[in-house]
Amino acid sequence: MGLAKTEIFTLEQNAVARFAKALGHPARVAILQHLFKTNQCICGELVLEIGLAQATISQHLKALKSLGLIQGSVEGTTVCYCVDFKNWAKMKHSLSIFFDLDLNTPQCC
Amino acid sequence: MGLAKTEIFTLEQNAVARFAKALGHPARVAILQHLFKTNQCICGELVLEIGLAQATISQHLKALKSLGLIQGSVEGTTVCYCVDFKNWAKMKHSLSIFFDLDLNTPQCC
DNA sequence: CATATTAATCGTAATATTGCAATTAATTAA
DNA sequence: TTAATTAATTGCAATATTACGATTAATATG
Repeated sequence: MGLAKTEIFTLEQNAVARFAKALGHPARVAILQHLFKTNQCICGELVLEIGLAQATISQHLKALKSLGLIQGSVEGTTVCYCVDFKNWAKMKHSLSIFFDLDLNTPQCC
Repeated sequence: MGLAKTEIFTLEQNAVARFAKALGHPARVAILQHLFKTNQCICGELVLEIGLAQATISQHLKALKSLGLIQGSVEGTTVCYCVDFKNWAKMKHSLSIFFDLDLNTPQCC
């Protein structure tokens, strides 16, 4: 069916999956890395830097923005993007709880 | 086109994306949580626990196994799954480097 | 051997994702 | 106002993902 049955999972499970899914494409990883490196940059720079079509970059930016991981502010004819540090921290927190499940579990195999 | 242009990205970017993508579905998150809780368990238990069809759970298990995050060992007519702690640690390491990019970057907005 | 049990695989349908060309909307500059 | 610039949106094609019923393969049991 192509869509996840989110209603049978907990809020936490869905939240972890949603964050992870947003990071599940190398272009979005590259966008975030570049935003961290340059602190902030315009869409056009990302298009040049990453080497995908403008429409494609715009689509990936939209995905990151709708999750709250980045912000975009219009400045003249350009749009300046930067990481939303508060939500980035929330994402880190949510995932770190999940990642650290191994700390409370005895290793089996 | 439906497939990522992995060749234009770095190994690191692709690795982060591949791990994140594997965690990008709540069923796979739930499977991993349950494996951590019970240390190890058989496929049939996961089917009951999670509430998706056996074929669907098997498919998700395959995805996690092919990435190396879990191991499955045949025991009679059942297959016992458990987390691969070594690769889980590798995944954590890979993602934590990415997540901690905010530590070296001045906050902008 | 025949039967039961378990999980993987196959086939299929519905939906999502990725990518790009073309267009549109918004703003700036002349 | 007109032209130029930038980025979002639209439309489309190709592929991937999710889910499940049915089947198959493997093993255990009578």
